Amino acid sequence: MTGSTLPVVERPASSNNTEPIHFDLIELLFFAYRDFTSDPDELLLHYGFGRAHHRILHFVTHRPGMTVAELLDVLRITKQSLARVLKQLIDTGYIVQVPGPRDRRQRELYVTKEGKELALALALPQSRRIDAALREAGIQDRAALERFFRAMVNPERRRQLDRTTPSE
Amino acid sequence: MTGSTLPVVERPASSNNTEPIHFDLIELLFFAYRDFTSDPDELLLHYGFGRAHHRILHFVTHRPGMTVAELLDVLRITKQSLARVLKQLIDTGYIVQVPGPRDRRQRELYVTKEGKELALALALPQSRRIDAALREAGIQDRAALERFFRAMVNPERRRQLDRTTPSE
DNA sequence: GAATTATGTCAGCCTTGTTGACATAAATAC
DNA sequence: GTATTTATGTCAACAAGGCTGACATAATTC
Repeated sequence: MTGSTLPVVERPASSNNTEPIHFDLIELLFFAYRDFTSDPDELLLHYGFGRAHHRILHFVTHRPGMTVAELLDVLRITKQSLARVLKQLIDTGYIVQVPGPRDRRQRELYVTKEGKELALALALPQSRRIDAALREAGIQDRAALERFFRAMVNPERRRQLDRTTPSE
Repeated sequence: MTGSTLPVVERPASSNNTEPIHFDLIELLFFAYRDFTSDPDELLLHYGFGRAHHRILHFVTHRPGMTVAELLDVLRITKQSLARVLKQLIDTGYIVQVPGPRDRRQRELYVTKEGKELALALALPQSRRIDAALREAGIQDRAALERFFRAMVNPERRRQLDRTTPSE
């Protein structure tokens, strides 16, 4: 409720109050992302899964053989948070673990046939929404949009954006 | 854990398996949105607030005088969820309520000077991130990006995107 | 052989969603 | 003018998915 150090914001640091703020894009991003995630959310409900399961399924699908540590690094959550959700995906047969060939302490993660199919089913409505939006907005330069999103990511994390596996 | 009706997804409905999926954009949107929200999150911490407070502050700032019901409709959460967070913003003096002039049951919401300043401070890093990304991606056509985001929103909700107040 | 590393797990807490039930005041209907 | 509906608030309980701290095990490395 009450914070410790309240940064005074009467005049935001290094703002001369004339800087134009992209309020419209900020708000649009909120609405767009909310609806974007609502499609798979509905499907996940049928499986008793949540958005957290979706993320894991996505990354394991597209970076097959990644270790638990690598997954933690990409998702930026604690191993306790991951374990709770990952365990369910393993127990229900969507993901399997195999001991690392070089380092047998590691657990390499792979999706099963079911896992791959579920990941695809979850991505489908999202992809179609993007596709429809691209056409509706009359965007020919898809690469520009890709560059924009990439540039929105913190520089130090951009290397994680490199696909280890071509997108299906 | 176990759902009731498991939609079989061996071959996703109305997919001929040749449809290209925008896996890369789906993933980029996840990373971009995560970093995009991390900027204000850090600032909010100092106030003992969370992302929920940010959303309320944003909408009340840009649609001053909106009622509780209107805010609920925009945020798409329950009044119990809203109440918990809104109450804190009122108690700490960032938002005030005034009885509706026509209908005195309604509570019109307004940000205080402090609320407006906080909303601006929260928006600033997000706006700068967008600005930097636009330049970095070499996007001249800002309007196209705006159209894209707008098109990503469910059609029936797009009327909520119309600003009642020019963006500051 | 000892220390470090990769992973798993237990217990408890927080935020922000949810549902259901009920209270109050003001507007509207009859 | 009483009855109903509406706008808002509030209590209680629950769920998902974050978090911290502590500890266990097996395998690797020093």
